[in-house]
Amino acid sequence: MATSRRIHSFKTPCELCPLRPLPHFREFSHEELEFVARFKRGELAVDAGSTILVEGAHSAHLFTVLAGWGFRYKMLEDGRRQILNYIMPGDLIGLQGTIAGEMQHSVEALSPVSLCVFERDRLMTLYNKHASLAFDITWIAAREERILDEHLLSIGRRTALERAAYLIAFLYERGRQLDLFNGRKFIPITQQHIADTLGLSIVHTNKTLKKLSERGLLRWQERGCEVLNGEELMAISGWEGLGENKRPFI
Amino acid sequence: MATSRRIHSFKTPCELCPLRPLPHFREFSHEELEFVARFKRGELAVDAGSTILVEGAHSAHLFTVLAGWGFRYKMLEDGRRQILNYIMPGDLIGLQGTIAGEMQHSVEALSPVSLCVFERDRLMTLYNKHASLAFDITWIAAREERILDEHLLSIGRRTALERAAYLIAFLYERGRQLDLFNGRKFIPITQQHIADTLGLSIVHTNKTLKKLSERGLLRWQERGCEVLNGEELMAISGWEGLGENKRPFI
DNA sequence: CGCTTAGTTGAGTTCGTTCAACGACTGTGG
DNA sequence: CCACAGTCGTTGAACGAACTCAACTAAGCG
Repeated sequence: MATSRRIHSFKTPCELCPLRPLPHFREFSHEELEFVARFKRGELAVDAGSTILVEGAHSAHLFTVLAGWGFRYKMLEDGRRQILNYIMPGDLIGLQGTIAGEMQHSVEALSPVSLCVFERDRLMTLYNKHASLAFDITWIAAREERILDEHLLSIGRRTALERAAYLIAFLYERGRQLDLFNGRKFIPITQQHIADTLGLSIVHTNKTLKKLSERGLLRWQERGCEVLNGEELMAISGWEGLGENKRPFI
Repeated sequence: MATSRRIHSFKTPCELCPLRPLPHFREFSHEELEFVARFKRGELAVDAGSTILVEGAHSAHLFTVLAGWGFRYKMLEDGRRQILNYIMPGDLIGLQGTIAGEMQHSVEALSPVSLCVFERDRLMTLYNKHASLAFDITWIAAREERILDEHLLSIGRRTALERAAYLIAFLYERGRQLDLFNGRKFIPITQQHIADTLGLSIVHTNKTLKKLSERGLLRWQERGCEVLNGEELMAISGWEGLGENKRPFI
């Protein structure tokens, strides 16, 4: 596993942040933007497959995903892995380290990922000086909680077919909100990732996905999943969607 | 289902809050305490089995559990239920309604529950005036996230026996932290609740729990579970515990 | 060209489900 | 006070979903 990371002192100026113009995100005041620009310490670029954060580590940093796909996961001692959620542009990672001291999960890149780096020590300053941004961080944490609730419902109570349909529909909706698809609706994950998210074996996952692809809802190619019919996947899963309007990020 | 709720204008003064003296909670400054006292609008007392919040509702309130046990859950249209987590004294409920407009899950009481009632509208004041309390709310949300991560790992990757052992150990540890057991280590849940938490059928849950009780680790009686050996349950599940030191609450 | 990774498929086994029935206990109304 | 219904826990039997094992194909890369 070639873990390569390049830390740039170079910073994309927050004023030119490629995420802010997206209709999915809320607008920020000049003041807020200025504060965040000073809060940001640099950028981190990471290859596909490399580990961004590792369980048990004490990281002095918080990150916001600027570009790319990744996932959070936990492992049991014997190697069983559970993927908890996926990270995409705008997502904040490392917040849990703030409350628990050490990370309780690992984070890995699915594609090349670039991250904005913040110093955890300065988080209290944000709370002191910018209540609106403090509220945003709570908002982001509560949103993650909401997504985990839905995943829990999925793994606990949906059938294998429903679960698979839900997961693909979920990733598709998130990618769509972020305008990540340029024509081809492509999600850069393997069936092993799907299996480790759904709590199924790789073999059974494969057979389940086959049923979905036979119905013409998706297609596997080039180490990833192409979504052909997101609406039908949602219908199969019985999932209502994220139902979000505008969303903050740091 | 007799849903009875009594709203008291009567308030336990925050200065006399029965939770604050517990070693499990962090200490608060006089200023913080004063603000929370004004933030609190009243108390709500609810019977065992009654619904505190219902999915889809728009509630103008936030609650902190003052006493009692309960649980959060989501349901699928055909009635399948997934319990997401349990609520106990010190837990904040209803925060998700702040970000999503409507509740995304329901909350039900397992025992008589009493709650401190806050007005959601005044939450922003808290963020503006008391950064430390604002940070606490984020802390609480991040803690919930951490617990959900562990539940997800459990349902997704642990065996039925490990799952059951984990859940009982988890509830036991939380109860112990809060000093809820006076001699008898009793958790007021039915096997149906266990089943709906673990994503198992009631029948298989019963057979799995039997194995644990045959090993002398727990005992069922009077509509609940008596924990006989929490350490061994933790060992079976491979769970490391919550590993918390001091914790805030509102 | 061999090595690795990802996806596919079949066969047999295990785990967990559904169906069904029953006992213990609680609360309620006649 | 008893009859009755309702909830909760328990158990056996049969079935089905998901797992493991194993072998194979296709593609990518040094």
